[in-house]
Amino acid sequence: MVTMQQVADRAKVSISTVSFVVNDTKPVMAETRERVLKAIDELGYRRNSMARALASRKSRVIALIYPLLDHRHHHSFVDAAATAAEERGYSLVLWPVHSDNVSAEIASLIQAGFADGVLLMEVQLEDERVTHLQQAGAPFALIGRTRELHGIDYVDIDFERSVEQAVEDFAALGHRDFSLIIEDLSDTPLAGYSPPIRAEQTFEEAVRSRGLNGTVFRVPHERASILSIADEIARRAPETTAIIGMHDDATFALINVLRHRGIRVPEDISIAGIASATAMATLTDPALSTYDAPGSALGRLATEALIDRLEGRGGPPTQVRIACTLMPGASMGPAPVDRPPLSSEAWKRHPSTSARAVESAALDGTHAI
Amino acid sequence: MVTMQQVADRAKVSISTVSFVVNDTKPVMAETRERVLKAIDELGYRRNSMARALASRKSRVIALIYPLLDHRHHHSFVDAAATAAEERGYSLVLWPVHSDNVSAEIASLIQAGFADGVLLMEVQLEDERVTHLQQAGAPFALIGRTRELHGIDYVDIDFERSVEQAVEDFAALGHRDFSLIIEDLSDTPLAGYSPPIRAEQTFEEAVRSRGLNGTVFRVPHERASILSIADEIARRAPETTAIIGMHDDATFALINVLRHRGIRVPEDISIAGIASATAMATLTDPALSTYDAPGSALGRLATEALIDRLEGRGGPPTQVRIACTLMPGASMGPAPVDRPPLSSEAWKRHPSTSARAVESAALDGTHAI
DNA sequence: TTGTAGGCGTTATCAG
DNA sequence: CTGATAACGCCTACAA
Repeated sequence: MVTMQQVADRAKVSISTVSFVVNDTKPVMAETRERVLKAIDELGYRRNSMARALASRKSRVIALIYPLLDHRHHHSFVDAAATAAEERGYSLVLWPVHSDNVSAEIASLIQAGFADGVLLMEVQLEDERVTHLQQAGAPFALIGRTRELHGIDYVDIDFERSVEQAVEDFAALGHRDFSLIIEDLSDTPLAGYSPPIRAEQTFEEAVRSRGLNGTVFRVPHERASILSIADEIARRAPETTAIIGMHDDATFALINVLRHRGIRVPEDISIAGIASATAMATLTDPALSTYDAPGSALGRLATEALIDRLEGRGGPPTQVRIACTLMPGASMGPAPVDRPPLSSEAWKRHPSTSARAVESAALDGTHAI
Repeated sequence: MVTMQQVADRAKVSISTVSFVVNDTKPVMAETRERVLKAIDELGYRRNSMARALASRKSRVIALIYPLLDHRHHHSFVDAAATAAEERGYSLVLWPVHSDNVSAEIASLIQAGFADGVLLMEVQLEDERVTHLQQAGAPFALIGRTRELHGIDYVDIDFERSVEQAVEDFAALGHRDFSLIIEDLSDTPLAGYSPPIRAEQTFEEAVRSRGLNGTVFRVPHERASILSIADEIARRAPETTAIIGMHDDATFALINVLRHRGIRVPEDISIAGIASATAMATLTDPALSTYDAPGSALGRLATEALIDRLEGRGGPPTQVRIACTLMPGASMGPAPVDRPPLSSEAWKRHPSTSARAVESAALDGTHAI
């Protein structure tokens, strides 16, 4: 390994001078700098990050508390965060959380000098990790938000504005009967995860203030219940003509299931995904209209806010909320006129293929894998 | 920040003794150890990772060259790798790659002492990154494989066995006309990414050796073409009764599109996903049968192989291939008898809703978003 | 079993 | 502008 001293020797300068040119921390005569640069190049010198970290008391590492949920837009968060960090000379470390003593562990990451700051995802409204981080004086930024936000750097999806917008857009198309699909995270470690909660509140307020009807469906986290959501809607909100799905998988499944039953999208019912990952849209037929989550923008913003803070750029905290943007597909249409309720026998004329499959399998003894 | 020296003072021992108990590197009398532990506890001491790294010349950091593709099973790789690393006292750093000078950058990660080893994903058959890593003498492990594997630690999906198995399973159900769907990565930086290549070769060999018919479909990476894959199959392989989809999104879209056309799954045609992410299966109706990628097993194995190597546990390289495991759904059935070709007019009796939607929109002036 | 002391490669403070 | 030199906090022979 080539050290600064070796570079210094070869360039016939002192080790400090090498440091000055490498870090651009003090003015150095053009000619001297050239000599140093040349030596660096010839020797293939790279400054040792650990020595640097030790001497400067800065590891230039950011720890990302790793997300539990396998949401597709999390991928873009992480991706953007890693890239933004790298651009500013930092590294992003993935920190898997263990449900117990999370907070203590996070704080000790900093105390051990391993990371300079922490990025937190999947923030809950009351999040003890945030409290601990504050007490420990550890720099951090949130992707998401807590209830109390005073002085906290955070970036978040503006669910309120997004849901409001979706309701508005549907209302403009003449819809009056709405359903909202969210994830049911109660009984999971993420029970206090705010997006579904905030979406639900906003939704109810949005429909109420417009004199519309709205029903909320909470889909349990296990996959099995995803497909039955159509039945659920037919049962509890048969008049629904507009569905807002904040659960990509369920929305995705739903658009197909409806169609298999002969319920046309968007003629009989309209659907839009909200806080969706972009990639989902083109996989359905008709193409799903989505209000896309600004994943990579948020990942980048959060990282930069944190680094700014780490580097002492003071000032007021970064507090940004970005609404989802509508990516038009073909699943939102004008409200149907006099459509029979979803519970009606009228829809039964198109039995689902899978029902037939089960039937025939039972009859002739063959079975599908 | 509490230092070892402070702990030593309080415990009335020397700094080295503290080091010995902290790292369990030399025997220490039970009583002394207790004193030290007590002092550590009282002071809230945490050993400084940077100082440790510098002195021991080991950063205990593993760099993961960050994947480009947004495959859902990559999430489980990364997740498992981070967890496995953490369990052994290492940290996983995400290293975003820039298409240019990748190799040089990777090697310098190591030279700068930032990472002890590298984990490479999305390995290409001829991968210059691997060559550079070898030349630089940098420890690494692959998730995936190159053509030349001598002395290399790697773990990979056994695509050969998986595809073979899928063909075998379908053949046992009486199928004779196969289609394989893979991603077309040519014209992308991942042109030499081996999974599609190997799957294609194995597939062709597998059908040929059994005297079956097989057609390969390469779906371009942009989303737009995903939906048209059904037409493509009808045109180029109208007799197909068994589809193996190594492209979750396309497979997913396909099962729905087929159904919308009145082509029943699995009565008229069978479909299975291969190297899929588990989550996909239950989102379709009928449930997609998948050969699941062993994502987390591979992430963990690769990480452990690398750490073993870093810690000098010599011996032969870890070279593991794990086949995908069949997760039965309801999309694979017995081959149909005398089914009309997919190109036949017979299927036209169920026009797709979206075709109608476009029509009616054009007629009455309304339009779907 | 415990202590002493010399690095590890940089940064940073102070002189010159 | 450039050069000494003392940290930075820990590891590890080597001694005792």
